[in-house]
Amino acid sequence: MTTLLAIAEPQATVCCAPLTRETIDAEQADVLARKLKALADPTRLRLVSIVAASEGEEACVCDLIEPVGLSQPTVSHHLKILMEAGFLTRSKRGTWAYYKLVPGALDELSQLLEVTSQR
Amino acid sequence: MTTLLAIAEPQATVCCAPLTRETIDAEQADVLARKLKALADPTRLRLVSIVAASEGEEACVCDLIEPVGLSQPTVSHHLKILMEAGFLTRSKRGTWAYYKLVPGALDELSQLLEVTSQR
DNA sequence: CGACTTCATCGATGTTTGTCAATATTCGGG
DNA sequence: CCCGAATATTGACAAACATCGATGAAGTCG
Repeated sequence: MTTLLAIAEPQATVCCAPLTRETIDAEQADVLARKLKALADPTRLRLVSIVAASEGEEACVCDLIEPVGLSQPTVSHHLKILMEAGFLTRSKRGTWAYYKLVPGALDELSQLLEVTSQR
Repeated sequence: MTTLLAIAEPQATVCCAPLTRETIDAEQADVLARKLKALADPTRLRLVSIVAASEGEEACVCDLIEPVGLSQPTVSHHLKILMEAGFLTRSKRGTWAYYKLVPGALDELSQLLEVTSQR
């Protein structure tokens, strides 16, 4: 449950509209921003997209390097960021590292954006 | 209609899985990343949130400075970024500048994330 | 064991970004 | 017409970031 509560604080009469008070506080904004920032990169979006389109929503690093056209260290770096943000998980099988979509992670973020807008 | 088409390209046999081909191309990833990047900042999220919670989904700059606790130029800067990304519009009335939510802009982004995940 | 493969980490580098103070701009009122 | 108020723009600067080459770590196979 990630309810976005409205904070009621008695406030002085400012210039124009008596605005309905703030929706998300600084801490919630921080958490959301961190997740969004992890996705807000073309390369990482493509990585997520490729993984999502792979069978089992899973792919190994070797399959990801060539499509995005960047160096292997750079790809690993992006995958780590996506993992830390909770969008991917890693499982090592033999020499290969398989990255898998966390079920519902993207959808959860998607819903948060809706809620943020529709109150 | 922002359909995310699957690009079929004949490819050599790579190491592991015969992955279903790439979902979004570099250009689409760029566009999406630009929008996400505009939202991927705690201050900007709060600004959007406050505007969304205001009556008429509209607020003037003077109402936004104090809640986020940053300087006026910084707030204006963030608002400009949100405008250029298509999340807000600006209408000047007298000395005041009113920023208003673009209807459906957040929801559109929200849906894009869903589609990206669910194919 | 030793060579090879796959991936992660490290160090360096150029670019982008968030922030502010100072200044410019635009508008309303006396 | 000039002054003050509300915003936008500019310039500067430190922090964060994307990228790469080199190296390290872990596993495989001969």
